[in-house]
Amino acid sequence: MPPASHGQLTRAAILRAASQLATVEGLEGLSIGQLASATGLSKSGLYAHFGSKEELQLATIEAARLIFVEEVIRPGLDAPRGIRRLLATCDAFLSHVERKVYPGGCFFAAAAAEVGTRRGAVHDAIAAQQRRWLELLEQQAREAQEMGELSTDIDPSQLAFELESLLVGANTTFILFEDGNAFERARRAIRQRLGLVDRDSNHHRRRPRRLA
Amino acid sequence: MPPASHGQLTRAAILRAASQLATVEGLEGLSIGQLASATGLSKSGLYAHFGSKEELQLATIEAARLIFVEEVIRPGLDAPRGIRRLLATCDAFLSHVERKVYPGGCFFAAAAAEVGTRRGAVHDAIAAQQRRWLELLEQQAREAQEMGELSTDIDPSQLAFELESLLVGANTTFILFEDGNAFERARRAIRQRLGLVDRDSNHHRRRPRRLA
DNA sequence: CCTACCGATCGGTAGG
DNA sequence: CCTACCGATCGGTAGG
Repeated sequence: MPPASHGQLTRAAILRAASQLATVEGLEGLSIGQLASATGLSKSGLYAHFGSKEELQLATIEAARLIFVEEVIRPGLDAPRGIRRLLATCDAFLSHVERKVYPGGCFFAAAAAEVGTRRGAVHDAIAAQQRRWLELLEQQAREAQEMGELSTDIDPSQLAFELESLLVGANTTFILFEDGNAFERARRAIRQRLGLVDRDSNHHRRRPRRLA
Repeated sequence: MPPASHGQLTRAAILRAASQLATVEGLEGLSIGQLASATGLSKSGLYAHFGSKEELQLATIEAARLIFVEEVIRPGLDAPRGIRRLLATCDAFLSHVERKVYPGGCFFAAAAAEVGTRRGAVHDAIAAQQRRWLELLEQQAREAQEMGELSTDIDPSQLAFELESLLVGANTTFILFEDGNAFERARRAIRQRLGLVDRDSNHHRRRPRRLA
């Protein structure tokens, strides 16, 4: 890579601030004036980087996607393929919410709730990212099945929906109530759903599954 | 009850429109001017009913709470106490989203995602409602346990978190993708979690639970 | 990247 | 409930 120019660094700093502001104010509530004073630039300085608010929103979503890859996807890929990777991905998601990478929790959870009813490029970008994320969980579940670490009775697509619901449920609970117990709740539910612990307690299970 | 005055009817009509608009624009994005043209009143006409935007937001939340009781809580109470009531409550939630009582799905799911990071009366009203809803699910789970219809290995508070996560997950998926399959996914996950179906398929279960 | 500006809309008020 | 208005902020542009 060539060294980043001053303009590129400024742009990166703007988008970092924008993605953080967006989890608090929303992608629509994020205003150019607010972002200008948060970055120390003038409004028209921002327009030198982004021609319109929608372009800024789309660039912010792309920046948030890269952060999501670094914070959630990559830690998952550091774990060995199979059930460990699926678990590591879920744990990395919870961890990045818990560590307050964004003040408003998961960027995409906030965005999905906000733009669901709208139409246009911003909605489509959020929906596409959400779809890719569900497909990643689904794919990791399939790999775990192929390795014999996850029951083939489980429908990977159904499982991805359930895992994502629990992850976002923990995110919302944590942000709304400042209740860190939500993460433990989600982790427990996920491990149970993957067949990694006994059902609700240490009793009554026929064949406890263990990692190799 | 005395007959509703004209002012009361107007107020009710305003709040109905406001709660619908809020699921699309957000509680903050809901503007007085927008609401004025949606109801055919002038802006100052609205200020005759609500002294400030925050008062309007709080009144809108209260109106949405009453609708939630009618649409979700009451259908649940029509079912007999126990596991049927818990299931009926969950199904009523999914049904009211599916029937698009609000254009943006569940009012409180949208509001919780929006106001989580804010401080003040609006945040507190949404958090209080969310807490009551979780306690209702928890209480219905406890009743099901007392009647021997739900395993006492299950922690009612943990279960309430999981059910709420699945319900909101279906809501968000439906709104974002216009994917009606989300409801079937949530229903399947909920029935499995309650021990009402075999684990992931029709095989391998020791003691299938059935309704009396 | 800046200053200076545009029309539109925001929440809210005066006065009736 | 209305008209008429307030200052502030919105997204965006002209011109440099």
